[in-house]
Amino acid sequence: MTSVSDPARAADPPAGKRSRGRPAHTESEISARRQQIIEAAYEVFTDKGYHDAAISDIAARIGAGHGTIYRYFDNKRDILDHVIEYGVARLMDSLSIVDITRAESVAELRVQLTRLGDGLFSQVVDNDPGLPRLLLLEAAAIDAEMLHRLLGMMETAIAAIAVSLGQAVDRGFLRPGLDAPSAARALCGCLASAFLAEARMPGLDTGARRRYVDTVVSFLIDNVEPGTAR
Amino acid sequence: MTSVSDPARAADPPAGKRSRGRPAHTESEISARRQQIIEAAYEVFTDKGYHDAAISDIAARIGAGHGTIYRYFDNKRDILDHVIEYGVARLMDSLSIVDITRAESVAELRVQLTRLGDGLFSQVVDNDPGLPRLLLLEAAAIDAEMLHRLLGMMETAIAAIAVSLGQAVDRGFLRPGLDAPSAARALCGCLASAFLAEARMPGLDTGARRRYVDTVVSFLIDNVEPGTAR
Amino acid sequence: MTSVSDPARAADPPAGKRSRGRPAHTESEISARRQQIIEAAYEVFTDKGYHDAAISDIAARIGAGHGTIYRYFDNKRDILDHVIEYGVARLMDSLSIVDITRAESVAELRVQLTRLGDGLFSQVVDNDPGLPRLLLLEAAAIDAEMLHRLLGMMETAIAAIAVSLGQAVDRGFLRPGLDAPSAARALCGCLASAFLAEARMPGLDTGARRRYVDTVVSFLIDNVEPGTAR
Amino acid sequence: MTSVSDPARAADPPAGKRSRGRPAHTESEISARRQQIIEAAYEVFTDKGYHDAAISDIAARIGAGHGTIYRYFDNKRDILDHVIEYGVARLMDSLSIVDITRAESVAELRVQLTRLGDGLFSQVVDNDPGLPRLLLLEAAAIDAEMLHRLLGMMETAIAAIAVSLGQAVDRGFLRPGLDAPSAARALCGCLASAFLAEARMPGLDTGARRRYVDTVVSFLIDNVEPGTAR
DNA sequence: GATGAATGAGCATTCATTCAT
DNA sequence: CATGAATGAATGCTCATTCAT
Repeated sequence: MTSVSDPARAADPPAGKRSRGRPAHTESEISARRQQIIEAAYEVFTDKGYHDAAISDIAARIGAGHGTIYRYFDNKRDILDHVIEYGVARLMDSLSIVDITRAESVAELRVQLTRLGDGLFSQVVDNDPGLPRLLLLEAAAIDAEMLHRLLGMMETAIAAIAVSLGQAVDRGFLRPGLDAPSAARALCGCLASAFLAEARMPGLDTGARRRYVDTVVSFLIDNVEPGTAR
Repeated sequence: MTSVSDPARAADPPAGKRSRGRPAHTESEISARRQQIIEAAYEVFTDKGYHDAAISDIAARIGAGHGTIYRYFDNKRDILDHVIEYGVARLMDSLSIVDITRAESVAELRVQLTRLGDGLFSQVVDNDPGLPRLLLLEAAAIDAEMLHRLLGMMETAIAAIAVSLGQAVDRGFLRPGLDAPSAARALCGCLASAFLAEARMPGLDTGARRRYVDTVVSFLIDNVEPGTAR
Repeated sequence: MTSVSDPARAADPPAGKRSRGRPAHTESEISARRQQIIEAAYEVFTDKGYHDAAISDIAARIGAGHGTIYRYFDNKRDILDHVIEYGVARLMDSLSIVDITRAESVAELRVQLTRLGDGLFSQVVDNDPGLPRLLLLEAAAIDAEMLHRLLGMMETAIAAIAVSLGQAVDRGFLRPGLDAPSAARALCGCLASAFLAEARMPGLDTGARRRYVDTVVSFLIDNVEPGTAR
Repeated sequence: MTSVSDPARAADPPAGKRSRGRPAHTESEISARRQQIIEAAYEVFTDKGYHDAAISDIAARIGAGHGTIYRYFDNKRDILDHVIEYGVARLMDSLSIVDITRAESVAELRVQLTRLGDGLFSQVVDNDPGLPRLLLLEAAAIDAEMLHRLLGMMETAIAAIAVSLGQAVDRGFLRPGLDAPSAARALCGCLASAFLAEARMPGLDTGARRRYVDTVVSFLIDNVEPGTAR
């Protein structure tokens, strides 16, 4: 599963912001400051929402004057761009524990997919509950450009998953004729749906989670040729 | 599938706004004006997003002064409430073409679910593309109360679907042991996922839609006892 | 004590408002409606203050549409003018129970002044507590024109009182050399001061009122040639 | 006569507004700005009245943007609070020239009271004509809370004066049996009455002022046991 | 005459952004 | 570089006033 973040948007100051002449602070110090701001903004945006968050909230969180923020970012929207990127990277980290492509049997695939689902609940929903809310709810509503970017990343992710699923079909782990792109999209939808449910009712009982992951994994793996079941 | 909209929030003027004695305009005329504002707001919110939409934008769209809006609604947030309600009602209308509970065989269930999926694409995505964006993306980001309300409606819908799916299990149309609540939630996630995809790339080719609906329906119907496939 | 209200501002509609041709309502009916509005406005202004009172509050109080108000008065300020006039008339009524000029001895004068003071407390402060607040506090702050008008009325009243006091001096009921205009002005100030105190602490104990009235009356009557006391 | 202003409401920025860390501007500079705004608002409120004064009027008077005002005060009402406090402080300054409690004889008391009256005319009415109008007329009409606060300060002042007058009675400078609280209240009313007269007819002739002060002072000092005069 | 729907002037307030220090 | 004082565009909302019915 490859990164879906835009590598051009790394946490470096834009060229126009780089110090000319001998810098009083090293590049890495600047990067550290930028990262600090991004993480503060991540928390503020997650906490209050983008629109209700003030630049001064972010500045206060790192103990800096709010004018300082503008030395590292062009404007509020620019910060959001980097916060989203940071959030996506965190999400990717949480998902990286599993690589579906390594399954050597149907049973192994089921285990890995189940582990992926469980991991999302434990890593993301429990440890970082603001993350799905930020990515799924908050950011998409900012403006058309951001929506497009997020959906683009989702399409990239779906495409990557589709590749993995296609391989699983080829290896006979999933039924012949399964449309891998559709299955990948459906899988992503199931994940998002679970995130949203948790956003409203944090701490669904363990049994419900267990059944949900099993059901979704079963949809994928225990899917037979239409008309042949029952 | 029962309505998940709040019947108490009908498009009538609040009690305090109702004319005493002989009204210069009938109740229905007032309702018509309110409805006109709601629809204008629906378009403006869909177009620019709630935060970027100004009251005067809505007023301008119906060729009225912005003060007029406040004769029919308490404040901007109040308008949103009714716009959401209106959007949900539109969605319900689009979904009402199918009643899963009436299926008398697996084949019929497949036909009905497929028709539901196709209907969502044609009725909602094609005819009313702003609707999913409003309900799924825009509104949820307004504030915690609105998010809670929307997720609550979604849970209600999931619960209703779960009932229908449970009946299908009982009748043997779906595999024994299928967890109906999980399946219902997954189904909703798949729908939402498709909406989002369409929001970015309007007019996915017909084949992709066909395959997606078939794949999701197959997930549900052609799901066999874990371990028994292949 | 003559009226200090402006006789030109009677409760008749301005010429421009009078119906031409055969009136659907008689002049007296119109006058009655105007008076009804004035009294409603008196209550509303007294209750909420001029700025916080809405035309619709007044209309609602007489069960009429707020557009109706404008058939009888030019604008909100115009209503205030008449409300003030009405309030002054009420005040005059309350004061009319005593006529200082009729005193035939110092003792009688003392009785009459005391009765005047007691009457102000019982008639105005107790029965009509909004009146002093309206005239002393609310109205004077509206605009320069209203302030000027109110102060003008007060000067007229002071002048009238000064005449009475002058006669009392001439008759030997008050000390020779007493400056009647100054005494009249001081007397009015003492009254106003008491009104304000009551506005804050409604229901001062009876003893305090008794002592206050006696003290003020004594200031006037038991005032001797400077340097001769003690 | 002790101060009746609320010492807690000093002209310092609210705690939440104080700069953390090294301030770009010193506390005194911030105080200076606040004071500048208060004085500008004092003039604007005095000139146009609270309701007709716009924040931008105040800002314009100090040549600042209107947003600047909100860096120093929470809202318009907050400004008023400080303007009133400032006005009261000015009034107290004007009155502080005399201390009645130091009189050692009736003659001295008469001199001091006369000086107090003359001082009020010259210090307040002539030098600061807007002050009595602001405190007596404008502010009291803003809302119930402000009215209560002003009347409370007046009661405090009356109580303080009553103490002084009580001492004068004890020393035999005023007649035995004089009710000091009532006399104090009457005295304040006489002062207010004079202020109002001046508000309408600025520059009463010197003789009238002379006679008024003498008359009021005489009321107090040349007051004998009821029934003993003439 | 009576009504109340419609209107928009007017204003308090917020906050992203700039820039002098 | 860091700061925060200053700014004003932008907007939600109120309500006196008008006028078509």
